[in-house]
Amino acid sequence: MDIGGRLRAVREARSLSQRDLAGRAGLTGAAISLIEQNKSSPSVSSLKALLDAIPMTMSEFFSEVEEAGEPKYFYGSDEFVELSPQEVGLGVGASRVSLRQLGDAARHSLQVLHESYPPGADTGPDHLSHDGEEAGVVIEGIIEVTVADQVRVLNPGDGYLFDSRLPHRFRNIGESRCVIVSACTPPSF
Amino acid sequence: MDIGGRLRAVREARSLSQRDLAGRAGLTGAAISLIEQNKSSPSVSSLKALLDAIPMTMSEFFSEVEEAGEPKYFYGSDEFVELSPQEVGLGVGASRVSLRQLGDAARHSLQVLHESYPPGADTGPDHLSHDGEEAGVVIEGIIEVTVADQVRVLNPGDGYLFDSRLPHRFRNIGESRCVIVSACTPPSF
DNA sequence: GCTTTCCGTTAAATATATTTGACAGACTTG
DNA sequence: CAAGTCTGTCAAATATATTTAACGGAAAGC
Repeated sequence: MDIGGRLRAVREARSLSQRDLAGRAGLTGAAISLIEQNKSSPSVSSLKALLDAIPMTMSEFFSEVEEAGEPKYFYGSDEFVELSPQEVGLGVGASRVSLRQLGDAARHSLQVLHESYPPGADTGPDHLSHDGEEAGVVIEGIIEVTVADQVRVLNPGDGYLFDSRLPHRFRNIGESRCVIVSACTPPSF
Repeated sequence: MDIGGRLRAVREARSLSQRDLAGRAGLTGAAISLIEQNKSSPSVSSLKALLDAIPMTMSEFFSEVEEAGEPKYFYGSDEFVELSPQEVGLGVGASRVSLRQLGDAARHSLQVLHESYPPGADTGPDHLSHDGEEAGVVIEGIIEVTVADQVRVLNPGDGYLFDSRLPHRFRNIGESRCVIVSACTPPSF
């Protein structure tokens, strides 16, 4: 994130000197100099003051910053983001469940997870529901899945597919870990 | 600009404690407490770290400041529908690729495939593109994936995620079969 | 009842952002 | 050329963000 370069670009695009902009924003030229060289990371309040003086909104500023760079298509297994069970609305019984998310779901309409359930793991009966659909394939181990009023034990190669608004629950009733690759749309915790 | 309130909202929406989020972002719970009370204005770099851990982009953050019987949820591995390669728009090189679809995609907004590529399999360079996004996780073997102008070899545990309108190609360059679980949205074949 | 653990908050210590004040280079004006 | 006035940068002083270490309250287990 080249905040400094971006600030310099928008300032120069308006033919303002560092001291000009500083005066309008209630800061000093030196501060802007350091920020533009990325020698200091401005506080949000300082950046807001600078953008108000331009004027430009924060989201405009960052949407241009964040659009820069190559799009990312590939993810090494070490780049998957580990989600905490609480984040997905799971209870304490799910404490040891590993949910590893492929990519940055907030930017996409598709969320894929690589999940691992240790023996005995249970997402609990009160799994929060949300819009969209979710589906998955069991890769390893066995798992008991409950959706609405239906229960079934899935083996490797089996899968599930349902509307996320239905209450659902996952329990590893086997003696070894259960690995699942799942997908949700739209991404919604 | 109620940065604190907004941060608290997105944090609580994910059921993360201040310390949880702090740990992932490399900060401390106390800092988040002060920020959420608007008693301190985080530096841009700190806020970026917090949002990366959520995950959420800066512009997203600021833009918000600113019956046919019983429904079927479960599918045994023998119930997956084998799609013919032509059906997916693949050429002759893909003749031995196995694409097994979970459920009836036409009725859902999510399509999940259990795919198997024998050694040497190649979807060809002219893979048809369509709307939506697609993503997947490699379960077994290795595969070379090309998306637009990027190429990468993926190993078990690695994944991909891209806009389906981009031209893409899969080639098994290993010596054993490659198994992938993939997801597309919306289903479009 | 009693721990134990997790939550959020706070005070003082430390790290960092920002200001003050000064410097050198570029351009104008006399 | 010299005196003015811009520009951007830097060093030291100051203000603020962040950490460390502690506190009280709420919930769970004994």
